Amino acid sequence: MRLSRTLAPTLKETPAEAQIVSHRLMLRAGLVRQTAAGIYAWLPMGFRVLQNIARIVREEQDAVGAQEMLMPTIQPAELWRTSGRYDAYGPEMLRIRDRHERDMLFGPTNEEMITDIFRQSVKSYRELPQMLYHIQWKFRDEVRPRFGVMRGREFLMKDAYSFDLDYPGAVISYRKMMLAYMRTFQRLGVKAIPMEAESGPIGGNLSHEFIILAATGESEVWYDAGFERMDFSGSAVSHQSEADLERFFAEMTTPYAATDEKHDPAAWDKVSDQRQGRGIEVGHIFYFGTKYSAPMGLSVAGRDGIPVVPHMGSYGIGVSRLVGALIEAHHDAAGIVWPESVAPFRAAILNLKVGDPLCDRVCEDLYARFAGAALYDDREDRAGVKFADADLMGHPWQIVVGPRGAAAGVVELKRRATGEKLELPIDAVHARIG
RNA sequence: CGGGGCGUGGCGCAGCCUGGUAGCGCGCGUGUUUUGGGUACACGAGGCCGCCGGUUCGAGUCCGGCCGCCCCGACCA
Repeated sequence: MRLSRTLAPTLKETPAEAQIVSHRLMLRAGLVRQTAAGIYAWLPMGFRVLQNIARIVREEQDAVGAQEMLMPTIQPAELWRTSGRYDAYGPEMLRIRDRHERDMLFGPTNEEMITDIFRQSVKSYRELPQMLYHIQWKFRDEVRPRFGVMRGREFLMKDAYSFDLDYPGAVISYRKMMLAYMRTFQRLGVKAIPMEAESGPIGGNLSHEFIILAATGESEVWYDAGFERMDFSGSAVSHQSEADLERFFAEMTTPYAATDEKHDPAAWDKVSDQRQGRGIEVGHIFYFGTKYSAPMGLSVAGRDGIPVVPHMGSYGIGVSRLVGALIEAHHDAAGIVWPESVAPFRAAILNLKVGDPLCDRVCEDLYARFAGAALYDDREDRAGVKFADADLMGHPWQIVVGPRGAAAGVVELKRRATGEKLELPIDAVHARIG
């Protein structure tokens, strides 16, 4: 992408409405624009990040056997009356009416809908277990939206739903999801810790929230430093092995970890390697049994022909919230420092002298070599402007092409995360970081 | 929803108390200059002063109503 042809309106000054660092940086780096309180338009740079996060979430959901689908944003009120939540949900639910005066709503979540869909077509125990998910926009009419996309009214969320024949089966699904979550957050470049949670308005009794660590986080967290050393990548844990899952689950839930509400000073004293910090909730998983399946009449024929009411769970990840949360976890005074896995571009090519035949040629060659993975700053601006914008936008690498170096056949490579710089031959750049 | 604050060129703000036809910095355009960390100078474009109504010869400024946005708290992926 050529920056001169890209809608990436960077700002030197911070808009007055933005308070927290991620919100300021998202506005300044031109990732989003606010449309109304808690509602944002995603500009090209921000959208690329959002897509990258969604891609990783999707890959890890698929990896544990969840199936992707897509449910609508608008739902009929009728569906919510069958579970009793239409009246219970309160003003957070955006209620709308269509031209036929039918009550509709902009979905804040999809338990009713998925249960209804599942009920229509699944009739036998032979078809269970199943896990389904979608990545879709949700709306919750927060009284007070704030913190930019971290607490918006409209937000992109991955929500998954599991259906099992019984409690032991549901526990296995629950553990698979926990594994998928730990892998997801690890790939997103953040430390995440599962903490036991209240099950809240959705109900149930097996529930964890996933908190990622960030100095500017919203809540205080206490945890065992052992969490920092865990590695979920690779094949150490197989989602197809119940024994693996059980061991994994024990590893996740045994060491101490708690937020303010559940912090227990007595238990905390017994932790040998204590860590205290701040965190942001980015995911939440629940087991809620037959809370929806029973009242909504979902049942399948069991092995003996007798109807069985499936046990369900639901599992959310705040995809759009993660964009803000990742910035909270990864930034410095100059701007965003994207983890490599989600950065809008792997590298920015900075042409310090647009119009100079040699610089132009070197940049064009490099740009072609990166085949879409690099952002080319071809604007006719001063070097300082380009350095500042590249730092602000946070691409992992900056490839600096100036007349002096180009004449000598070298460019400067700067690593955004550390600030370290090195000169290397033009031909070596792509091999080094491509 | 309780408490507080703010709406003035794209962004950040002054002007409002003490009405007289809108200003500063950044950004934008043109030219010169500069040429590896937001260069300097000159010229220029750009504003139903959130909306509606009222007071007045005259309203960005005073009065009333409405709308929008932000902050603290209670609440949440």
